Amino acid sequence: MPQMDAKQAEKISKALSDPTRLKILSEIKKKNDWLYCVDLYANINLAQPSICHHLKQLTKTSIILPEKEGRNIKYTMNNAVIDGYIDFLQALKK
Amino acid sequence: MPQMDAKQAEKISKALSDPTRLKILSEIKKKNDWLYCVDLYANINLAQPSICHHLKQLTKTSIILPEKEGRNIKYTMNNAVIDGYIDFLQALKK
DNA sequence: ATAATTCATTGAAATATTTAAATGTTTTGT
DNA sequence: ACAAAACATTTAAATATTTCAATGAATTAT
Repeated sequence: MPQMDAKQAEKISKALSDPTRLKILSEIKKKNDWLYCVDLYANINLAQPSICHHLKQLTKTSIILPEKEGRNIKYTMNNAVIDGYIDFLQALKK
Repeated sequence: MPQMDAKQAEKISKALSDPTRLKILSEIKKKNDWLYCVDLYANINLAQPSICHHLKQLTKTSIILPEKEGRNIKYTMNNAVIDGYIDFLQALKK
């Protein structure tokens, strides 16, 4: 993974700065593999378009990766992006 | 450092999700020790109240720590908070 | 082919954030 | 004491984000 620049770190920070989006990530972690969209509609108390909006924030920064499976979509965590972000944060420290 | 919860991670993410605030952090890193408020007014092209606002976002999450020195204020990075945030991120990965 | 299911998009309202002018507070210099 | 310097606060405008109802698009089941 190439060195993440400040602009990208800013976007990832923004993607992580919402309770629903952190909840989505923890649900993905809980599943340990793939999380289906439908699971979120069942577990998060928001309308479907809202959850869809949050998933878009996470996918457009590649924090999570979508995969189509028939008429469902499943998501997995993109560890590489998290690691790149962590590297950026480490570099901020003195 | 106690385990950081999602609410705190959300606040830190939000504090990090702005170009000016990341710039402030990189200036503190550059100084390697203490950064004075005046240095920021000189290096960031925003009005003083705007920079003050961003410093507040960073101090209220304890990402940086302020110290009064006469009529100046100097800031240093709080590595413990960054580390706690990194731990939270590591725990998200599969 | 038709209906049902799953997810995406559009548009609009409510809320939050960013910015700066004006002003206030605290400390220093004379 | 008075003026200047450094940072904070208030207020308001501009912009961005969050939410959802309505609707659209793609896939599956009958």
